[in-house]
Amino acid sequence: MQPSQLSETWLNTLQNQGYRLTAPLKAIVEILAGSTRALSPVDLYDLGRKSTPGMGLVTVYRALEKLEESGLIQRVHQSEGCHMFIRSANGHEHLLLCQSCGKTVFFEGDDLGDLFKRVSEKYEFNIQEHWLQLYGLCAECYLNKDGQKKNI
Amino acid sequence: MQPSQLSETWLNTLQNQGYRLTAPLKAIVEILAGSTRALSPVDLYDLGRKSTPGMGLVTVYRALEKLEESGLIQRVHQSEGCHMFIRSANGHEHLLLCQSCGKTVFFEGDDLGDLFKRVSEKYEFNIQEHWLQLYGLCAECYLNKDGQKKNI
DNA sequence: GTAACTGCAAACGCTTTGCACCAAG
DNA sequence: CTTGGTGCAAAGCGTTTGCAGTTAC
Repeated sequence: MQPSQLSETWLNTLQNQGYRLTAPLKAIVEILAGSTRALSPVDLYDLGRKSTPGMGLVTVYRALEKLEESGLIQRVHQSEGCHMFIRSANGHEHLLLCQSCGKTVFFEGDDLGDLFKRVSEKYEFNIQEHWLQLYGLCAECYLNKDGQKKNI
Repeated sequence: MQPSQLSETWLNTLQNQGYRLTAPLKAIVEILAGSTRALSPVDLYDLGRKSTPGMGLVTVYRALEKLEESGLIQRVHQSEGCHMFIRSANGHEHLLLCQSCGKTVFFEGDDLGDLFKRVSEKYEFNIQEHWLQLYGLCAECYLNKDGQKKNI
């Protein structure tokens, strides 16, 4: 799906949930639906103010709440903190993150069923959720390894 | 390894790193090395003050910093927040958490190599770290499913 | 028209820092 | 004796809340 299509879909979803489509919300949806990197509230505030200058940081937090509650975005957990957001995984997708430039890719991790079965039997747990993330360096950052982080 | 043995090992490690073995640090090590549940700084403060009454919350934070830096404990990430700590995984262990009572178990998840290989080739990423957690209900909580959470 | 949303300012809670005193080595 | 650790109080920072005005529907 193209980013613009995706943001249309998100806006429809939000509207169907009873939320009003305001300028700040549209700006934030546009950014998040089109981003291949996880973004923090302040990132969204800075980017959002380019198209919607008066927007406040509080509005970003409130939009993130709606988007997360509607299942459209998810929090990204990293060792340095858990303050970043990206579109939600579909189905059995999992996140792969570049530790240098922040690029993210979703991959299919479909073959964990056996592991779950073994673990749930061995430890007598009813497994309800799982969570897999991979961290590494993307091709570009691996080749240009120079110790300095790139900007978004 | 028995909990008391484990805390001896941790204290040796910490001493070898140049840290001094003080009463509050010993108390915190004892608690964390013996716990099968993830604990928050305030949990540690409350538990620690039973054996070391004057201990301050700041000291807990400073001890956690040392323990995390030494690789003895790790942060536990959950949807509600990432403020809990537990002993570090050894080798290829991963965490399995009960969403009701908070009990945690480490399991071996050794067969992810193939997945990493496929993903790293397909997306041209050099994978350096991975992270897998399972969430569910332990046998006891699953049987007593009554909607209410139990205390530690 | 009315309820949800907005931006601002203030409050909040968790975590870190500055400091004078204390104790491990 | 030295220097890292301690508890306290205050500061810091990301996030949430209260509120009066605004806007989507």
